[in-house]
Amino acid sequence: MAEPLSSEQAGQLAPLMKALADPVRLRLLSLVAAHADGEACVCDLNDAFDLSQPTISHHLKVLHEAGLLDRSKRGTWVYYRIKADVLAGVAGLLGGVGR
Amino acid sequence: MAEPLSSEQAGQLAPLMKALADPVRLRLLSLVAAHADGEACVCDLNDAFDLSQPTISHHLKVLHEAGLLDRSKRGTWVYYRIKADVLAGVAGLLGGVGR
DNA sequence: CACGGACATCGACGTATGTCAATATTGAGG
DNA sequence: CCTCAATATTGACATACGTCGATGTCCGTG
Repeated sequence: MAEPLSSEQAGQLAPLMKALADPVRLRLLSLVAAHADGEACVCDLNDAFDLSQPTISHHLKVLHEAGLLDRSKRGTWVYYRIKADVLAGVAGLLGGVGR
Repeated sequence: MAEPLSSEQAGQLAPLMKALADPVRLRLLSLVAAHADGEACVCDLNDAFDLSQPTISHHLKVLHEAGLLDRSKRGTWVYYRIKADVLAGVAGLLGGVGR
């Protein structure tokens, strides 16, 4: 019912959707979001999957480069934090398409 | 903050996100949704892109098989209708992850 | 400063994806 | 029936993706 997405809008939204279009990444994102302060250590995330450490690292990189996760290194550990506003923006745009 | 997605939830959500993770399909979906009755003829959609007819047909099939578009043939023409509830469900789940 | 642990990067592999030209299918009309 | 227009399917191609093992980098600690 709203205006159709412009070519540019679609071109900007698509990479975000692509980052979210993988079951492992969806779970990673929700695991980070579910952590008390919206922040999780990679060491915790690795154990939640039956996948190699490089694979998890790769997926985290994809989510980070898409702008969905913030990355901060503290000492030996790396923490990822969810960017809730970005995710909310995607959800909003998506919901807006259908209505 | 909510519970993290289960492996099954992620496995069900991911194919929907995958279907939405393409700029052409995002525009197709929004074009269909923007049509007066939430329904659009393929003939209209073809002209909106600089892509071959088979390519558009392919993308519509992906959206249809993902459960995001309904398909109905009337005479020579085929009409696709948006399943707004499904799209809203996806947007809702996504928004729920971040909060 | 050497070692060990946490995480990232690289290189390789099989598989999936987007695109097109060519062809098939379906239905309307003469 | 035969033909034409609208859409789908097929086959082929290049590229992108998910995964792993091996290796690199950074940092705290003895």
